[in-house]
Amino acid sequence: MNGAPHIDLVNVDTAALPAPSSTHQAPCEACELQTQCLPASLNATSDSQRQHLLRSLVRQLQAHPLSQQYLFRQSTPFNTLYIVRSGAVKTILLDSSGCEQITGFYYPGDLFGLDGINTHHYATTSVALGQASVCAVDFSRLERISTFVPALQHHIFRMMAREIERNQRMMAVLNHKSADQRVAFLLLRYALHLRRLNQPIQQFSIPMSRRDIASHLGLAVETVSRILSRLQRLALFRIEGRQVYALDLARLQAHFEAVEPRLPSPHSPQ
Amino acid sequence: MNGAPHIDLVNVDTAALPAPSSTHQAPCEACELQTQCLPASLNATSDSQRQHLLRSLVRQLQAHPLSQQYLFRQSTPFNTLYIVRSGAVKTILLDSSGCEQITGFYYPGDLFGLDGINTHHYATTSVALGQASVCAVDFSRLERISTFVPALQHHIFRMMAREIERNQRMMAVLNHKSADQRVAFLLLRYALHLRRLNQPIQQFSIPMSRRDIASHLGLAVETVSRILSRLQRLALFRIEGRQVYALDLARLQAHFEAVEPRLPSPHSPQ
DNA sequence: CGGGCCGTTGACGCAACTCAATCTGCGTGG
DNA sequence: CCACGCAGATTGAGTTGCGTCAACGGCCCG
Repeated sequence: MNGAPHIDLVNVDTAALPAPSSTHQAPCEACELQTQCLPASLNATSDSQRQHLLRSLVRQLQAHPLSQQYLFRQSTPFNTLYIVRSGAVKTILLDSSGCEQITGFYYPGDLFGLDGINTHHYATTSVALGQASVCAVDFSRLERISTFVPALQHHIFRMMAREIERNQRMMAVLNHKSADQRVAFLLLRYALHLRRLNQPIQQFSIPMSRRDIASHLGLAVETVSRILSRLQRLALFRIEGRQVYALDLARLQAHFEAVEPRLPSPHSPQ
Repeated sequence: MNGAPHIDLVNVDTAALPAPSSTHQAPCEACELQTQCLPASLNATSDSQRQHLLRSLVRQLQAHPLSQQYLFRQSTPFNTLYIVRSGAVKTILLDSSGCEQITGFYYPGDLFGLDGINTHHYATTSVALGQASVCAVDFSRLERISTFVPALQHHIFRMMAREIERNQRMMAVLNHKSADQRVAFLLLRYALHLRRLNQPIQQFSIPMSRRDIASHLGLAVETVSRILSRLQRLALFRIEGRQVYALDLARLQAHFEAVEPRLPSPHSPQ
């Protein structure tokens, strides 16, 4: 129970993906992944072959905004994986008593839909958060190709294991962290993801509503709102609606790890 | 958000594995899996080949009791997966602030260690709960073989997806269920697992301590204890230490879905 | 203008945590 | 043999974090 190096709950993915090379300019267009994630595994083959394989694998889709478009629905037949190109996507698990759990937010470069592989039916419903684009990967074709491209097969294994790790950490956060820390966690994850995409983190906007945050973190909407206000009061960032300014990564991280010594008084000292 | 059939949070695995055929007598010895799970994927090959492959893949291990033996430790190099043969195993995630989260209990037939695939280091520590035996599967060999046995590759994908589903459901339970329901959930899962192994569920003993249960469910030990007492008072089962008697599956399930109408009084009417 | 949905804030109550005491079984050593 | 310590489990009493309920403002859209 000791001796083992501890683990940073927030930084799940850093090691998992090739570092964003500076050659990728398009900030929001992190279709990088689609041109990095899978293809990186195809190094062995020739460039032309690789292009061909990619073409045969990947379709590009636009998920349109406001309409809150579904990419797939729980319990419908599974046959394709998705990679976020821009925007964000949430996946929702609806349980037998009717309440819904957001099992994950997926940002540019993230792969989702893996939960359908086991039963050949999606285990969740996925919905685009506002405007988003994804690319679709035909799974049976991917599976077939991966049998003769071991590096690709290995890559799929890794992506799946990454999802498992992510969920494990999430469980740890839900079980052992306070509401404050959970919110800090979510913001940190998003900010760090943006940074990995070489996007500005001094001013950005989060793609999900308070309700989404609440459902994902297992909190009440009001609690999320209160906490955002409080964290703002602590000057960890400024937030107006979904716009976030001047986020202090280091202090936010500290706040996530353990609530700070304690402030004189939460909100009364006037 | 609607229209999609809801999902039974408890019965994760039923569909995932071949039904326990009545030909498997050895109740506790569910090394069935090791002779079912992987091999089922090797149908295409001849029997002798299959035997050979299996031999080359699988080593059998005993994990001894009280000593609380570690099978692997977080952050140490990953190279083998494990399947529980008898007893039970827990996996623990230690986070940077030092608190530990039990990310899963694994029972006979279950595969664990998958979380190491991504980074090539185990993401968790695994510990045998009391006496247990497992078999070890060399992952790189498994990976190699699976490239020319597509059914095996597919099987691995499915096992990983199953783990993802399992964790998703766990998250849903942690987020949206009361302490009572969480405890009911854990008991249900275990009882149903036993039933799938054709083992008696009228009288059995759970392999984990109250502390373990608490850590896994995100509760305080005292809460777990109180709830077990309460559920017992509701006659959902009898429990003495780790021995469970006369468990009423149906009512427990009902209790998990939604707390019953409400009993006259929790514990006072003497 | 009215009725949504989203977000914020306050007042209040409860479920679950914390602290603490007790009881057990178990191993260890006098 | 009993005394002792220790870890697991149970139970009670007191505290609190967060959910619930309710009211309110901003915004969009019909």
